[in-house]
Amino acid sequence: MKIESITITDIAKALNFSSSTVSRALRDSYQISEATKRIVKDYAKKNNYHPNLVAQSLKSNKSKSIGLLLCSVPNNFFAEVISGIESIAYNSGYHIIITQSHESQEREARNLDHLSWRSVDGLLVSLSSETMDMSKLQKIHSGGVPIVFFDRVSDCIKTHQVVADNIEGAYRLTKHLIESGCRNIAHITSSPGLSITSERREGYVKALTEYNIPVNENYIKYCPHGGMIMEEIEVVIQELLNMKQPPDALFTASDRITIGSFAFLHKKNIRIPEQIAIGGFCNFSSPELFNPSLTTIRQPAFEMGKTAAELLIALIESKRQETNFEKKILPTELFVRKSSVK
Amino acid sequence: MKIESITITDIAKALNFSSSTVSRALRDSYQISEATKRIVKDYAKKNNYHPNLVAQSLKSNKSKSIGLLLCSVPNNFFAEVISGIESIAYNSGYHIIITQSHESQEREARNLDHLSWRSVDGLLVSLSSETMDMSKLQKIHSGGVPIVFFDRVSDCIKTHQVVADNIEGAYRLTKHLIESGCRNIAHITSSPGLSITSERREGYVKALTEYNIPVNENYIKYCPHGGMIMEEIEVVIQELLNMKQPPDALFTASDRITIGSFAFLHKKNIRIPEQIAIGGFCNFSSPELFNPSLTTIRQPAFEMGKTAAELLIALIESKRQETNFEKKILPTELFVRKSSVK
DNA sequence: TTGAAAGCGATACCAT
DNA sequence: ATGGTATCGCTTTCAA
Repeated sequence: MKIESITITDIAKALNFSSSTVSRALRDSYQISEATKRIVKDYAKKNNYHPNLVAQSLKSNKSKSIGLLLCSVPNNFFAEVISGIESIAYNSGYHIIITQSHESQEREARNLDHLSWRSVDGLLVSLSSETMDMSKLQKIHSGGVPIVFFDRVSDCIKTHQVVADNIEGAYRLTKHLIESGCRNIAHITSSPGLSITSERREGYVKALTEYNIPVNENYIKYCPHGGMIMEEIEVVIQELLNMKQPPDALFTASDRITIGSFAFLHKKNIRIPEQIAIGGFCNFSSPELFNPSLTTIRQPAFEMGKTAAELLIALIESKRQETNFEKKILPTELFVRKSSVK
Repeated sequence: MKIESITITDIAKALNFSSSTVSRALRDSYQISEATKRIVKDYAKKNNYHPNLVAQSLKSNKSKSIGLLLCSVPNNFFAEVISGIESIAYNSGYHIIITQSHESQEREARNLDHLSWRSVDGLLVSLSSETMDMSKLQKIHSGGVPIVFFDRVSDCIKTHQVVADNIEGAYRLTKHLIESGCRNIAHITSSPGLSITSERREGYVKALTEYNIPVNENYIKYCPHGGMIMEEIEVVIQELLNMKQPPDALFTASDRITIGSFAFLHKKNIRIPEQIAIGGFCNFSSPELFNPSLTTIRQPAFEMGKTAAELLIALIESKRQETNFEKKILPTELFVRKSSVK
């Protein structure tokens, strides 16, 4: 830290070696005799030496840090992802620098700047719902910084992607709603531009189609801010309720939207599931405690964080340019509870 | 980042100045002519120069980073705290390095090591429930690293503390339970050593005493792991249920314990609040959606993070040694809902 | 097997 | 007002 920090030079002086020798001894260089190594290492350990990571970074142009770009920390899904990332990063000697976009493209861009000035070794990215312009990210990537996408991914950059099986999850939930007797299933989802939005929508459409239920575009509602703003959720639900044929079920596409919709139905004293059934993507820890217990599709968030971090660190540390990128698709889990069973 | 990064030396060469001049011009030194400043700054901006923070860190022995020591990220309370910290840090040019102790003292100690090797400028600390030994933290502190405690604090180190008004919150909730007709109020709480534990307990005792209800030590149950392990919650509740006079109410002392207890009562088909009322500290986002809606004391977690970060950054950047430390006590909010009203 | 010296990028002291 | 040079701590090439 500050006071009690011994440097290589200190050791060198104390033992009458050169700093190069000390450096090499500590890194177990083959050119150093065992005897010297022992002396140096013993002294280092006794005096609680630890390399100054900042100096190492400057020299090596590696910071052993990973930048993290996501929407919001106080969000069950992302908090779990972070925990997964941290578990891997910790073991590999990396630390993570977290930035939140709050679903704002502009903030995301500024965060990217900050991260690049910090000279992070790589980036884990989940895009904001506003993001249209990938040029900054592309520039950084082509500048040699490895990137791994998770959750909200983009094909504009050729790299690894880690996502949940959104299509399958959405498909299974929608199918469940249909089999539960619902026919007018609305879908409330995030910004249209996001990968998760189109994938979840695809699963929804697939299930409807399979059961010969026509897809009604008016039943698909987008929340441009991904549900960060409660009002946008309330507005679209109100629109649905005002329709001539209001939906008999809601399939909600994210943590915030699911909880927000559920809360709004509560507030409006709409009986769940009798009047409207509901189920959606949600990583809330205890949906079974809700009133009624809430049907959810759970994403393997911790796992997603772990996988993304592993892939990124591998990219960072690989000697040769990786060209064979993979899209990891992690399975989701459907938990059917009372909120969706008519 | 890597490729497109211009250095001061590059600018100096391009403009035929010395690097000292360029450095001074960029930092607006009074010794540099306006003309030169303009030339240098224009060139810097045009070529997208940004100082290499690693080099600055090495030189200045300041990393513009803050270490964060807490139990667990995927926990509503801490996630909100992190968000608060981030909001302040971001604006002040600091980044935060997050480490999780998972309530383990040993892991906490290793995290401290890692953070100190990273030469963080300061530390925001919420102790793990196991932590007895403060010597490492003390050493770091006396080594000159500013520390601010939040939530789970300790008086072993003289510094700022930011906490919720635990006594008052616990007092009001307990009082509410009493007024709601409960007489045998059990208290399920974290590890006995934690500051939050003794404070919340104090509020609980205060309310009981005020109503001439004897304090029954058997009604106070500790979870050494702070409820990280579901089993420890189940065990103590089962003990309570097995008593000759089982409690008619539970006052639970943390996010995890509150949710865990509620879930266990559910599982055991115990009617809430008729058989047992329940209420507790909890920063869950939607306790009103629970079945029944859950009475909670909410801590101003975001605010706590902000305040702690502000205090820490002030400490870091203050020239003179601070001696006048304060304990910020932030108000809590009691939300009475159905789970506690007999 | 070991040492001297250069260099990573920015800064500050000492000259001029 | 500007330039030369040493320094932060560590690594690495080149010499010996």
